[in-house]
Amino acid sequence: MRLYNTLTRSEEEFAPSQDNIVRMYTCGLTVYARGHIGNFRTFVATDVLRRALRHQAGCEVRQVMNFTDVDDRTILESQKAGVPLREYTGRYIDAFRRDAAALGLEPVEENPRATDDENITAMGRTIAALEERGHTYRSDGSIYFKISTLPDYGKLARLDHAGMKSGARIDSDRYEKEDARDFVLWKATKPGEPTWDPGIGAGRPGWHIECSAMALRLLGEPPIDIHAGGVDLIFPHHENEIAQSEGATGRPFSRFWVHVEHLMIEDEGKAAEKMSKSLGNVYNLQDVVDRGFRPSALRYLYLGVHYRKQLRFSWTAMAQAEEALKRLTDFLARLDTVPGRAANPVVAERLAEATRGFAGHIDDDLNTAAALGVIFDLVRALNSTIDAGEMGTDDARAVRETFERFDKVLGVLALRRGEDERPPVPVEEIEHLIAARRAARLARNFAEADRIRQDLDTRGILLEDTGSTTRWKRK
RNA sequence: GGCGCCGUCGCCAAGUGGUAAGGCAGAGCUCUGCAAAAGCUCCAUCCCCGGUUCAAAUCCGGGCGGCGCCUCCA
Repeated sequence: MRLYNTLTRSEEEFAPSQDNIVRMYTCGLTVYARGHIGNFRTFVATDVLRRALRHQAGCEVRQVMNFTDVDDRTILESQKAGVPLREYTGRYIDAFRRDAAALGLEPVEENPRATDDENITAMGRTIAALEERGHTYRSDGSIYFKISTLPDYGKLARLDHAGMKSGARIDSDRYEKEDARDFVLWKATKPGEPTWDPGIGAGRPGWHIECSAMALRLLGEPPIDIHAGGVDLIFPHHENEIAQSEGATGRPFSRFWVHVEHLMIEDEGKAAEKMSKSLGNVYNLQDVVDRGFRPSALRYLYLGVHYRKQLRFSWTAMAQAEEALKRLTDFLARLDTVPGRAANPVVAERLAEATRGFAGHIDDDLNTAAALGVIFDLVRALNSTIDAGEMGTDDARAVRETFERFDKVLGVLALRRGEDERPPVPVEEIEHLIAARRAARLARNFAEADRIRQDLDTRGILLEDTGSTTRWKRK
């Protein structure tokens, strides 16, 4: 599988460094608010990476995705709410888990919280190692990383500091630092704030240290195989993670760096801009559902754009994704109507061809958009085969199996199926009404038949008459 | 100001040297009690101007336009 590596700014062939186990770290959510659909774009993209590695490349994956549950915002918001920090952030962790499940994310092996005791301890160890190796200094009770001690600092972000915009804010910390680019590892305790002391003095973690410490604690000897996150993390977060991890261990931190582009939002004629909590232009999954869309459609929308390109989110795009996904599920439902007859070798050929095409595009830096194109080509060809009466039940089974394999990577069809199993009207009631309507139609009482159809329609259930039977589906 | 990305049909979007995937919408047709739904068919020469090449949406140069990072952020 070829993967774009931010470190080298090029696509490289990826394979795990040892035992066919991919050791992957993904930067997760800072839990002071519910994750928005921009956050989840990144999480879905890394989920596709995980699925491609497991189900297509045949690797085992050991993935860590953290929760940042201590920083300025979490502390501030928890204080405003009058709730202890750990409890406050716990609420948003629960919300994340629900949203993640609704979007079909595979559970990852580890979901550490920064404030777990063993992680605070690990941070203390990492900082102690940095102190021992002379990469730090203390000032006003805080501990800083001294970047002048690390010659290749900046290799990931490749920023030219000489050309930085004059007047640009280089530092948002109020603490004393020797060099503007130095960053804090451990912040001195302030009155009223939570505090820990893992043997390096009382304080709380700086932003970057948790990821270095948790990755090194949970994923074994560096370098790990893949480190992933949104593009906005390249600098300073990931650059500083590299500095900390490589400074503490003397070894490379991660072989591959994978970054997902932003989701952009367009508001009423205004130019698109990135969705972020600080800009206040956020939608979360609940907003999408409240607009009448299903999480599976959002996942499909994510899949329709390559992960390294900006995705301009709009409600129109959402509606188009919904329709496109419907074409896929309609096709799958149609397979059930295929009659028994001898298997058609042409179908098997088609499936093999599509399987090769699909795998090729996924292997090509996770080109899910192109992979979907292959699937739609296949759908059209197979629909024609069904129209011509040249597909049998054995073929249909093979088709379903092929789609199952595609969906192991995409994770959208099974998600849709799960939603369909929980329709807005109870299944027994739908089936009862379909029977009643069938009786009305046989009696040529079309007014009653149409009334039942209309009633279900307004409640979100669509009836489709095919021959002598009637099928229902969610709108 | 520095670094970088992007500009493909009405909308969304693949393709990055060999003559434009796919989806949505639209049009026509099939099916149907009428519908709905579904299916099939049709539907672009790639922001502009130069250049390189037998050949460019794809490479180079110059414009115009959009976005990101440089500061908390997925």
